[in-house]
Amino acid sequence: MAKKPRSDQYNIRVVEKTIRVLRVLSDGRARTLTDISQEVDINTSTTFRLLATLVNQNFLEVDDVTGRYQLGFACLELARSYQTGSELLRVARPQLKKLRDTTKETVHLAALDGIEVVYLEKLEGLHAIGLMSSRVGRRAPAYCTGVGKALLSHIDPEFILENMKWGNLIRFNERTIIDPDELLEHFRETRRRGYALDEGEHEREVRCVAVPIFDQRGEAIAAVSVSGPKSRMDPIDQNEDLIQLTLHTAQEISERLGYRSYMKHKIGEDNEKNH
Amino acid sequence: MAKKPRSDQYNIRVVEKTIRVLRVLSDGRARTLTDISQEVDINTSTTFRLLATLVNQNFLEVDDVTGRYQLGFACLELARSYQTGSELLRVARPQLKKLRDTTKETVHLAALDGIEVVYLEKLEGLHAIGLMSSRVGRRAPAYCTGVGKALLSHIDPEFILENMKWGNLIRFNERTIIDPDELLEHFRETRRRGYALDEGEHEREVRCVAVPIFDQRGEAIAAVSVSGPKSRMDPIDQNEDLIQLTLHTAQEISERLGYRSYMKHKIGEDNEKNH
DNA sequence: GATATAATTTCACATGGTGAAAACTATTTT
DNA sequence: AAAATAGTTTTCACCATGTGAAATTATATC
Repeated sequence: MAKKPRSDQYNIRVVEKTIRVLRVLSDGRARTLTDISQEVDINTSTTFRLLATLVNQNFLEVDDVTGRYQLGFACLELARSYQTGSELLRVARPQLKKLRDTTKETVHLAALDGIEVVYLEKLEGLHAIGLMSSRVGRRAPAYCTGVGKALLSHIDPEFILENMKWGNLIRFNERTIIDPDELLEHFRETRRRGYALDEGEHEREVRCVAVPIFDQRGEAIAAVSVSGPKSRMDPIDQNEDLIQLTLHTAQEISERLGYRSYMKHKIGEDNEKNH
Repeated sequence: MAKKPRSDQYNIRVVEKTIRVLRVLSDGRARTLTDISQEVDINTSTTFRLLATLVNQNFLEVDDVTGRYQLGFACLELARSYQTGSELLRVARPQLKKLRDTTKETVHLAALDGIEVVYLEKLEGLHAIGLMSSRVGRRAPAYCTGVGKALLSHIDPEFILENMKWGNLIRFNERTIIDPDELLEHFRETRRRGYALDEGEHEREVRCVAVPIFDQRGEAIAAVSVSGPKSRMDPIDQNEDLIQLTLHTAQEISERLGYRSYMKHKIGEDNEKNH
């Protein structure tokens, strides 16, 4: 989301390495020094020092029995700060809650990172909770999720063509679109009508309406979605009430972020690391 | 929590600086390059490079209008990973839920960092929710909170004497203990009976029972607490049911972490950075 | 107890992080 | 509109400090 206008030329390598270490440990598995050192391809003694620093700062913990490293509670502190500081979240939260309470279905807020989405907020539906696999801070593919498609529809097709690993796209079921042309056409159509639909192409039983949110520069920085079981939501493409409610929520948030509807949307080529 | 057995001698300075930057931005306020550079006392151009790296890695975002920096969504991802990876959380969560559901009151899990506590988990009480100011990832003083006192009671008094900023302890109300001798005596008593009480010494209307959790080495690594309004919980020191339930929950968690009740508790001198 | 494996620590080298200052950009003042 | 001011980005030479090889110590395995 937002722009990453900066090239990598000024990046500090140790910091990149540090983050690589944190990312490796982000799968939740605790690891030994040697394992980590190999996985991130950094010399043991350097890795040792990186780990020592992170442990001292509580970003990592050492299991005192196994000697393995895992993430530490400083991660929680950062996340909380992000959640209270982010203007997007602050503005969006009350609107999302309204949307959840009127639809009674699960509501998501997500941002795009490259060709994946990251969930920024999730409000559980009021029927039976805990059914959906999404979680705040988790990633999901963008090409087959509502929020993902809503956001990709505002990304320069060139960027998508180049960066999507077309060979590796998973066909979750017969509705999943993995063909480049078909997908790009799908994005054009999505963009034209202003909302995206997920008709079960990721999780077969789930339906979802998603709408992008624009900031004051007219850039699609996030998307809202309402998801629920097909039993309650189908046929989703004719579920006008739901579509209107979602559209309205997204517009409300966009406007509170400074977006004006007379503005043209920008096509984002962001997420691009221009070396 | 856990131990920080390592000295600072191997720390990589750039990494420390990076974390300093993240910590400064943890108050939620967005800042300009110059502000940050001054606050962390690092040269502008180095700060610039640190920020650039963090932005490229999504740990920071730049507000495109004001140009100010704030935390980015990568923080969320780390936190989620911590929450799914941590053995303590994995083991504790179902027990905490049981405790919350039987008491119907707010349940916390917290760890000690120096002389502060960090909340690792919070389950809202079932009465009216959202009353307590605590939040996962937030810090609170240890000397006047249930979880804090439960944990400090297992820390070497020497360490407490040296590291508590005695002059600056806030007296939230007339029940708050800020006298060194009195506080240390209070910890001894707390340790003896195995649970801590908060009789309103932080938030006047709140009462709380807290019990430390021990890992397989016999070290107090966290604490559980049940908190609620005095109307429902007083007189807390005679609320045997509540005390027993909390004790039992903590024991259950400790045992699942490998602690055996015949083990002696360790006195932790951890949290000490031995230069 | 011997061997193997992994975690620390040392140390010399040169990478790459650093700050001063210049160039550039945006904003405010005159 | 020009000038001044404040803030950001880029350059560049220096040498602090991050780096990897290797030695040492600790831990695990047989």
